Amino acid sequence: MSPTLNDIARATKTSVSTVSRVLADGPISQRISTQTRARVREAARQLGYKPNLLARSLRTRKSHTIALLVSDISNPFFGRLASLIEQSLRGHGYSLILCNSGEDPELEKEYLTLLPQKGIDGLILVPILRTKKALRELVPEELPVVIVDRPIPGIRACVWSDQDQLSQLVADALAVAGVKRIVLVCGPRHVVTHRRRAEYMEKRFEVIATEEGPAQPETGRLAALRWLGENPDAFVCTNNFLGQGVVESIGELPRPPIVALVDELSMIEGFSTPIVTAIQDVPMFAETSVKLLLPQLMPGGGKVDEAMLTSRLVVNKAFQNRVNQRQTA
Amino acid sequence: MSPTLNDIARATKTSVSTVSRVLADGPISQRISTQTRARVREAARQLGYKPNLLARSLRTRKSHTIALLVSDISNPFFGRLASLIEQSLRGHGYSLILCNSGEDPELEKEYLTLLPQKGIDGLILVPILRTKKALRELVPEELPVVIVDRPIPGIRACVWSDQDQLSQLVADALAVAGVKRIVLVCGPRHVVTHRRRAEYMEKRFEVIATEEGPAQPETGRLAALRWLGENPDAFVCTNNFLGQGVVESIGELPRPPIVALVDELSMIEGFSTPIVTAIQDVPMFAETSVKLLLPQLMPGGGKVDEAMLTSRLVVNKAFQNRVNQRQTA
DNA sequence: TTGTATGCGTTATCAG
DNA sequence: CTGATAACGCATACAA
Repeated sequence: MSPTLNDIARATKTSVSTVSRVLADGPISQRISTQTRARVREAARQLGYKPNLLARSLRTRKSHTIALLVSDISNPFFGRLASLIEQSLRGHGYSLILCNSGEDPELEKEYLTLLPQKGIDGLILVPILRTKKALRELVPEELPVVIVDRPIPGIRACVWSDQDQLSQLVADALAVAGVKRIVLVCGPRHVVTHRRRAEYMEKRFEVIATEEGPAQPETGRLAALRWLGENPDAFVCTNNFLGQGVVESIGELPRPPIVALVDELSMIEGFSTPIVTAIQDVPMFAETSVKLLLPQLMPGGGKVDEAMLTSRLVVNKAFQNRVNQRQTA
Repeated sequence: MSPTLNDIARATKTSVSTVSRVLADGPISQRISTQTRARVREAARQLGYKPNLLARSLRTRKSHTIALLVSDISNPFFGRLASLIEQSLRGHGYSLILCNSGEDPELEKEYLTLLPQKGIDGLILVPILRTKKALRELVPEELPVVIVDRPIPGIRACVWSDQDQLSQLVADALAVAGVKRIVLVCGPRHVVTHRRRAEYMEKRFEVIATEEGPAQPETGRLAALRWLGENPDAFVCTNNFLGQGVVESIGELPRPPIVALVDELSMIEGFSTPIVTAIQDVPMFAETSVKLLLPQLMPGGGKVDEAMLTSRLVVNKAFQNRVNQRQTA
């Protein structure tokens, strides 16, 4: 078994409190005689003492641990986000535990009740549930929470992208390319980001078909397979995975439709399929969510405010060519 | 504050022990009178009781929590792995906490000491360190551990891919395509997988240049930029991110070199660049690592054995064409 | 400067 | 069938 404060106390003929104070290493430890301090330190080193963080957290009601619950860790978007959030938190003395709801409401519910019981200090959440009430039923009122990517009405501590700005970026580019008739490839409508993006596109273009399903490549593949024959000007996808599926399924074609999507997709440059993407600012997502969380962890609590980020447009050469062709014609 | 056993005891005029027994919900709770059982249950529900898992773990020395420490969560390979491992563990009553060392030895060391202190029951590790000794210096001897992807001499509980089988798959395909002179794009050599793959390729082909760096797209981009002028027959990359970088950097070319890599890359089908990949069996990775961990969690401990998985080859149409051209010529 | 005693919320032992 | 009581490892108010 791992040695405890008691073991060290016995070994150095002192008491647990003395040992605790020494190892606390704060101003309190200064008030211990230099000699016993050295003795205790040495014994701790020798025995290979490691504090039991469970016990410490139980006592102090602080775990210095933040939970990040994402909706789909297999999506590189959230992988990058997680990686960056962890880095940032670590710089502030917190460690991160990362959980994955996999877009499953039941699993989310499970984690949302489990995590607070494990004594986390705060929660960063990419939610599936959609109301403050549903959230607060599972999570204690006093737990600091930051919502990411999918705003929930009534929760101020939230960081997300301006969905209209992002959609407009894409739609304008498509308009310039002469797009009129589109196939809409959409993630679950009950997710606000997918819904908002879809609604925007429906206002701007003639939607000749809609494919709605899990925000995974498979849904995109299906959509392309099913609707390619209708010769749409573009497939417009509400996230990266959907776009990936569409692109994969289209393959090589003499005059492929444009594929539009949101979030980063790797290697778009080498493609003969014209691609236009709205890139959300992942580093800013990470930085901002931490910035919204930290003040809430302080004793005073903290007034935090919603943050809305802007996205940028990235297109590949094939898309550029398509636009040029049209303008010379 | 969240209600405790004590609160329920007071509310129902019983004692903590009774309440604990009732809520344990095992055979022990059967031995409590039906009436008080009902009373206690009702009170618990009313008060919204949630057990304090810190306290429970402190007492029972069991957390029903497994830690997965991966080397780069931003790589979709590990994202998928994490997602699958979590699913599997959940089915066995364990929850997962996922951490990311980001290929940073210092950070790995930090987590390796931190996690056991948080009272995990087991650890699944994609290691950066390379010896059993280094690992056991940080992690208690008695903690069940499974190593994934990068074997460590002397640790039996390990699941990884047969690196020679995998490399041969790729090399044979390249040979058929007539590849002789290659540029080797390699992750850090101190990582066994990168090293093994690189060494294999060096035996089979004439390496006209080697680019070694972090296993990230950027390294691949650099390599392509720097060595494309040498007209190699192929760029051979030791993982997916490196391959992605190379492909991105090559872009569209009249007669591009072949790009070979390991692990899944999305959308290779639509590319004019010939691509050949060895796909590791991620679901089997996940399933096997859990299978190696679970017996170690049982009281008896468990004899577990190394598992070596086989990979499969996937090529895109551009590669197929290249091969066909050559055979008709 | 240091030691004693108490409690964090649970589970487990031991009486009754 | 149930209620005290101890213990898990640590931090801290209170004594000395």
